[in-house]
Amino acid sequence: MAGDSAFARRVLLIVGRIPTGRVATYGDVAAWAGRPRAARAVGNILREARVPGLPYHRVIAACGALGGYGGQVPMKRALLAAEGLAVTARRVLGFEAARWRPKEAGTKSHPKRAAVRPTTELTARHHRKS
DNA sequence: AATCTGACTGTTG
DNA sequence: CCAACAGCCAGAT
Repeated sequence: MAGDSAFARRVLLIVGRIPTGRVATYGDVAAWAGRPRAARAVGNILREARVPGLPYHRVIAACGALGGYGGQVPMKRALLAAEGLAVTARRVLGFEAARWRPKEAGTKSHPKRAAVRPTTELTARHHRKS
């Protein structure tokens, strides 16, 4: 299963470091894990991963698109909105401002937060079987 | 070792 | 903005 390779472990480690209210794209995670073009592989790893507590919902697709969430995208959207992010049906608005970079984790960079207002208060309470 | 799959992405139309 | 395509990658068969 996924999660055994060094790459997969690095991916999960990085995901776990994404702060609340911040997001990262699959491509970002792939790059930080050492494989800039492995965004797709990252998606596969997150889908297979079964680590309680890991903020998988903070990993979105490029351009702020929501990406997937094991068939439970509505929940992913709700979780992000709950963290103060403005989210539409398919994307995170102003995600660039909420985009997290590991560089600021090592340094004491400014704690800037998303310059967006959580005007959305979707209802998102359904699901689907997997 | 070969082939298929998909929580991706950038380019085209 | 959306759909179709074509690269790209690690995992599973």
